[in-house]
Amino acid sequence: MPRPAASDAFSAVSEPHRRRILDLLVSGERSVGNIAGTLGMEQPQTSKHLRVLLAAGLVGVRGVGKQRLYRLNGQALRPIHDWVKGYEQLWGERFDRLEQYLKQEQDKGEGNI
Amino acid sequence: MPRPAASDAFSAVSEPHRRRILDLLVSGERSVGNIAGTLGMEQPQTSKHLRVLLAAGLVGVRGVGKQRLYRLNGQALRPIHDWVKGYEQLWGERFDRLEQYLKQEQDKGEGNI
DNA sequence: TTGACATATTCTTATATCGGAATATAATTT
DNA sequence: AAATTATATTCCGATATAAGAATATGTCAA
Repeated sequence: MPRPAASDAFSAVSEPHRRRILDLLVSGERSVGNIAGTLGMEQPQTSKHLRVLLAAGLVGVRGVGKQRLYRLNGQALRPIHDWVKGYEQLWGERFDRLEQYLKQEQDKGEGNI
Repeated sequence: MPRPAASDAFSAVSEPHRRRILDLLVSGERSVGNIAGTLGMEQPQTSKHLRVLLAAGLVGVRGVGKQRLYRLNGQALRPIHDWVKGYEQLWGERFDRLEQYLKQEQDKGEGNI
């Protein structure tokens, strides 16, 4: 059986539409209709994706008249950022001498495969 | 209907067990049995998760005797890294003056919500 | 060849997911 | 109080996912 319903950032962001929504919200608050229109999505699906993003804490909402304005909460992406940052050095990004040396030393002692 | 089976990095990495497997492989090549033992997982599930990681290009394999040694392929994490890096500034990381200024200017002109 | 280990696959079961269609709710306007 | 607009929810069908159990495959050793 699969794990319980995913309300974590990693799962929320695994869906391409939801990444596009977040990308859009970088420029500022937007209404559901605006998001749907801009991304060429249906309104109900947009609401549903927004609900997932909300549950994961990746967005916030604010009601203004009959509109609901969603805003990005970038903080919630930190777990992903921090996790993947640990792999950065594997393709040469921000690879200073000390780190490189430690990595090499570590690689030498690989008996317990 | 859901999208076709996920063989991309984002989806592959949305499963916690698979992230732990990748984390483990940072230290070097490991056999299936070693991975399963270290992480307290069953062998079949481990093989299955490894197959997903392989399909996403996140790991490589090499047969040595009756063992199969899996190794990390960090390159495949770049799409995730690059995507999430764009949000870094939202929590103050690497936030230089020019970027800050441009962001603020952009925020001012938000009429089309 | 038989046996032993190591790993992969298949089958089942329970659940989650996503899109589409229809409908419900909420806030505003007339 | 309607009618209108914006958004959310529900129901459906097709499919994906993950764990567990059982079994298959592959590789080496005796």
